Amino acid sequence: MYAFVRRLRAPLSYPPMSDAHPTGYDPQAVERKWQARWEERGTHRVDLAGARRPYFNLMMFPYPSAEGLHVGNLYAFTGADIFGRFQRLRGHDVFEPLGFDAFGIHSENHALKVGLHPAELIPRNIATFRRQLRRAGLMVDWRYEVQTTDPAYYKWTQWVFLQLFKAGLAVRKRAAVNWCPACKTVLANEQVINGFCERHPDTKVEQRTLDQWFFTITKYAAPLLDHLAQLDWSHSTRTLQANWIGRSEGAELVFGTPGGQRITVFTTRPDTLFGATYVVLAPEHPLVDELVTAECRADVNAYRRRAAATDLVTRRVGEKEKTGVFTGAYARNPATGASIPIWIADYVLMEYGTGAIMAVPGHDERDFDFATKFRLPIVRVIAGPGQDAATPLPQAEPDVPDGRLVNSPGYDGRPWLEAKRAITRWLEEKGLGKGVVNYRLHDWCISRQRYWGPPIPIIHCDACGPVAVPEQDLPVVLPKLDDYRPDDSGVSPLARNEAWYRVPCPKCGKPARRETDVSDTFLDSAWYFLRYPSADRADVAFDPALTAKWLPVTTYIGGNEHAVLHLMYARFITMALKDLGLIAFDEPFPRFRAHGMIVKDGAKMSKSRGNVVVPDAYFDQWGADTFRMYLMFLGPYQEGGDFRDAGIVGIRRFLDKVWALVQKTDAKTPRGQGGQAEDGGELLRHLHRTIQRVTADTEALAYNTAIAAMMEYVNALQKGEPSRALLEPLTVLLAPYAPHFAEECWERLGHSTSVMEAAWPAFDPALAVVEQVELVVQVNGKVRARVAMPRGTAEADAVAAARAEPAVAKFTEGKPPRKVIFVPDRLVNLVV
RNA sequence: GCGAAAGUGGCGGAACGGCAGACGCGCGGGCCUUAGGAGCCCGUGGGGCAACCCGUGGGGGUUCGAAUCCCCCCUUUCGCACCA
Repeated sequence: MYAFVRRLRAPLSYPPMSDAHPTGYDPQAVERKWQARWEERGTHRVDLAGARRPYFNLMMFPYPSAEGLHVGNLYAFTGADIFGRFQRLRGHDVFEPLGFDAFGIHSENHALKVGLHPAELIPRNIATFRRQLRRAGLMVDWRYEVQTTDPAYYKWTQWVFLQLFKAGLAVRKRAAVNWCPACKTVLANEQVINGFCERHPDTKVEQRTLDQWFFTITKYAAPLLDHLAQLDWSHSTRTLQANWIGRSEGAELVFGTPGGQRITVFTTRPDTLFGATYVVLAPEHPLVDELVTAECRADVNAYRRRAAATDLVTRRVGEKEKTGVFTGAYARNPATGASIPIWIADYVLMEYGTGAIMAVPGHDERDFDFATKFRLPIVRVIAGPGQDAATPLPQAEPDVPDGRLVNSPGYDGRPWLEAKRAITRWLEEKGLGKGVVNYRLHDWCISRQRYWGPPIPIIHCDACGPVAVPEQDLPVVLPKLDDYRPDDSGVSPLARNEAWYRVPCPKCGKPARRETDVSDTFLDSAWYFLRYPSADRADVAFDPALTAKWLPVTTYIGGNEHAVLHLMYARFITMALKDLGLIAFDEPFPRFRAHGMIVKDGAKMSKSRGNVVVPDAYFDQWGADTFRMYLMFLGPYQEGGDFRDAGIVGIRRFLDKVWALVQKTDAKTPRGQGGQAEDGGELLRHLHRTIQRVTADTEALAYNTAIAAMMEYVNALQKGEPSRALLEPLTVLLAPYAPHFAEECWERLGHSTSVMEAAWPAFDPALAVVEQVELVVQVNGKVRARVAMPRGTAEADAVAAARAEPAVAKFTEGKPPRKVIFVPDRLVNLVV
């Protein structure tokens, strides 16, 4: 019966400790003991004001969901914590704070679903998270915890908004927005996935036009892009941001009309101007009304209505079949002087460039499709080698290698790149164009027509317009509403609470109303790193002296899923605050590393997929230390991987071996005699090699290979005779990875202070090298033998030894080699 | 379509242009045991009795030497996607 029960538990089970080892490493007891000690001794506290070598080790704070922490979160925090502990052991004063990002639609939707008010639900979720995080053994100084939902925090989020508002960086714009009928709120473009809501994969997003608050992040597009080159960031993250900002260089050219209108188009290819056979305006373009002729008006209006009804997203990513209608009007091509038709089509987007294009069907695929469908003329203006002005164009040729202009009087024969500059200059002189740079980045819409967020601190007055809430009146507290459900009126639930929103205007005192929208969650997290060192301060958002001392963040570790939103918004806010003179630096994260993602069976963990793995059972079964190390051993930290629990026992065996070595040594060798290793030879050399490897690998976040190096060393120790001198440095190397375990070993080795007070061991380069090397002997590049030689053997000796090998002689047949390649201490290659 | 990254044993993964498969799991054999489910030892890419031969997605190339560098192709993951 008992045996049967055990077999059922087999995949996760590990036999009772007493059975495994007489010495018995009991992770639960060790972890309980050290967590209590850390608390009591304040081991993880840092003296912010007195620190001599400040190191701000930042990790992305969690968004506490109801399910609690999953192994993906834990993976992120463990990797960052190892790095922080490593830096501390290397002598830095490491500040490793953590907090909770708990406003927003996720939380609110969940609260609605379970029928509990977010103000009650969120604290519970946070409590669960905090408990799990503490159990993981993170070196967090919880005195500086922040919660974005705390009025003491969001008071300053509102303050940040006001600083931007006063600087003219927060503006109100009427804009078409993505509307999710299920969330009943607007979504950022980034929250729309292929036309569907990121939270409701079955709900198509629609278009609505609302007055919204925007941060004009586009004003910072150039520095946001340009600084990237100087930042020490994971390559992938940098690339994602650069693509998102999407700089493109081109020109704005003016196409005049007989009616005197000037249509400005944006193009990256002014060199193809002679091939522009028609002009296309976005359906929303302001000139459409003026241009359209009486005969065409009905068709044009019908088309515009249809375009307006289609949601933004379908219009962008829906079927690519081109549609459009002729306006009846014509414009003059400034190069050819030809009169060309003006169309409207929804493939031209109002929000990019000027909302108007010159169509060059010969050299642009979209224009080609359109021209083909509507039988508009297609002209070749670029020809490559072997082509000429008359070579047919069965399809668009956007990139013609070594192309030169044709059908372009005055420019024929010129290489296209040169012509691009020449034509732009020519039109500039005529006042019909100028070179411009465009960005794909859009302004950041921060309005949310929802409840669970910080109210935007603005009061609308009929006489004064939008007025900032005076700073001394902050925070604008989010009132506790029993009915906080969104409705499809397009306004926030706060707008149903008249007692709350009716206030006098701070400027003129007349009756006015509060802004009832709340701000985007990304605003909460766009400045939280500034708050941490001052988290205990009620008088300022961030203390100038502490900020100067601790910021910018020394190292930021987080997920690439935030590469374009959170990281860009945080950079923008930082630049804005710098320009306002509130901080002295313009980049918050000079060094950023993206960790990989932990997936389950190849899919991202999510509740909807039902593949979320929670750490609790693993903590119970194996202990936090084993689980931490196991996650890190799964593969390269910066690549992530698929979670499976087969193999976790390998880590446990490793810790058991170390435990046994510590017991054995402590019983045998006298305390206080760390000094000379008993084996001054190979084991000591192995130790120094291990220190070298673990140091380099930990620094590089190559945790999997650092663990492998420690395993190799422990395997070697097991075969030899352990001593304090051989074990104490190992314990310190292990401390970032298995902190509770290392503390216990450290204590058992006779220390009364925390292992975190120890110094990271140094290695002697002379000892870290192997003195007896195995030289590979190749004949014609094929390995034929290996010879053991002392390190530093000269070429002549090595070659002689190599040739003496029978396996080598056989292939050289005794003839002298034609050529010898010698790589010191590595290989000899004889070419015969 | 564009951009980025990656394809290595049964599995996760190692490998400054220089011994492919470190380390771990799993598996096989042995020791110890009443027992093995713990521990310890040995073995473990494929083929061959052997000498050896073949092996890092596929095909070319550079090199004395390529998993690694270059070109083409295939596959996977991620991001963007009518951005003029």
